[in-house]
Amino acid sequence: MSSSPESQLRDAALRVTAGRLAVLAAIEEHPHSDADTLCRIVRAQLPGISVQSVHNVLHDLTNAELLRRIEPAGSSARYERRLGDNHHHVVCSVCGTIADVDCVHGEAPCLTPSNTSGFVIDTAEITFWGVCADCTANAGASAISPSLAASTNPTHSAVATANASTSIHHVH
Amino acid sequence: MSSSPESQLRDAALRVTAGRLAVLAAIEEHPHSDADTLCRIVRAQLPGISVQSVHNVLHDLTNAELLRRIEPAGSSARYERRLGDNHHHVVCSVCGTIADVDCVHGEAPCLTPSNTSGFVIDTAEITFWGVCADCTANAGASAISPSLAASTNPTHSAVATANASTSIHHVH
DNA sequence: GCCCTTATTTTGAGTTATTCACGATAAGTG
DNA sequence: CACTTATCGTGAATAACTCAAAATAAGGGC
Repeated sequence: MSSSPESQLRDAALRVTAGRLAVLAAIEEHPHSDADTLCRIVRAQLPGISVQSVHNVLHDLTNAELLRRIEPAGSSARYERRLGDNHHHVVCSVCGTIADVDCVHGEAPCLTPSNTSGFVIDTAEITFWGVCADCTANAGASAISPSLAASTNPTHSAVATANASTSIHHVH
Repeated sequence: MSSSPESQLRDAALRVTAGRLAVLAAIEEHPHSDADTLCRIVRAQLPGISVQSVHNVLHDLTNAELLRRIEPAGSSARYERRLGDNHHHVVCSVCGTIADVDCVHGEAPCLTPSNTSGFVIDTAEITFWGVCADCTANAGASAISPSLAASTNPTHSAVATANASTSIHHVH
């Protein structure tokens, strides 16, 4: 099942090109990277590749379901190899680092909303927000997300978001 | 507790201005709107308000926790009045419309990830993806999100994302 | 009510992360 | 090997904001 990148591309009716292989390899090694980072990594092997080509590749591979695109609030799009498993993500609200969360307890009930306003629901996506080990060690920086991208702007009121409680809050 | 917009602003140490009141009112009437839409609504009352002012206001009110900012993949930021309750969102993958989901069953266990990679977890956020009633009625359009913004580009392979299964899939 | 301090707003430019177009190039097919 | 057409590169365009600094206007004090 886990065939070579080449055959995965062929199976998806995509041509096998150096760029695509390099991008796939880069994501394999550095999961959850954004397009810019991937471009820099790929250029180590393929110096001439353009930023747009990387975007094209990411777009095509995402469409072909060889990659999954994740877009946490406050960051640019990140990519990961699509594994068939069920996993979610934890995003560091300080530095934006993303890690996989294998699964959650009580999974099935989680995905049963009580009131769907007439929507036909297809998928459920869970994102955890927290602080990664490195940032916990360094302490004291400013949050990048749940909604407020570190107001460094002196003109606008900056409300401290510091209190990192240990208990998990349900996000409204 | 549900005091007037004026006193909510004052309590947050923010000055009461026409722009802020208008934005609050607009969001009250049109929840889950983006900055651009809100700007257009507000201009019905306050023709001269600038786009940047609307952004300022949204930023300040979000910081003050009078608003909540939500950023579903594939859309620009949306805003809603912050109600103290626990609710999540359903996003229509065709038109981007957002609706509230009051709560999910088995809430507490959902928020207990099995493996946090050293993160200190703070909050959990659940987003459901599906098709809204209107789009279900109209049928056949192309998906705007989980990751693929309707590739209308003829150059790039467009894989059909159509199959709207009725069962809920866990999103990897 | 008027003055003063300073939070907001406006104006205008700058950024970031992408997408669009299209000629040049190179996979894969016969 | 020739040929068709998917892919790449170049360059421009866009969306959605953010940043900066001068102009304006809340709200407190007199």
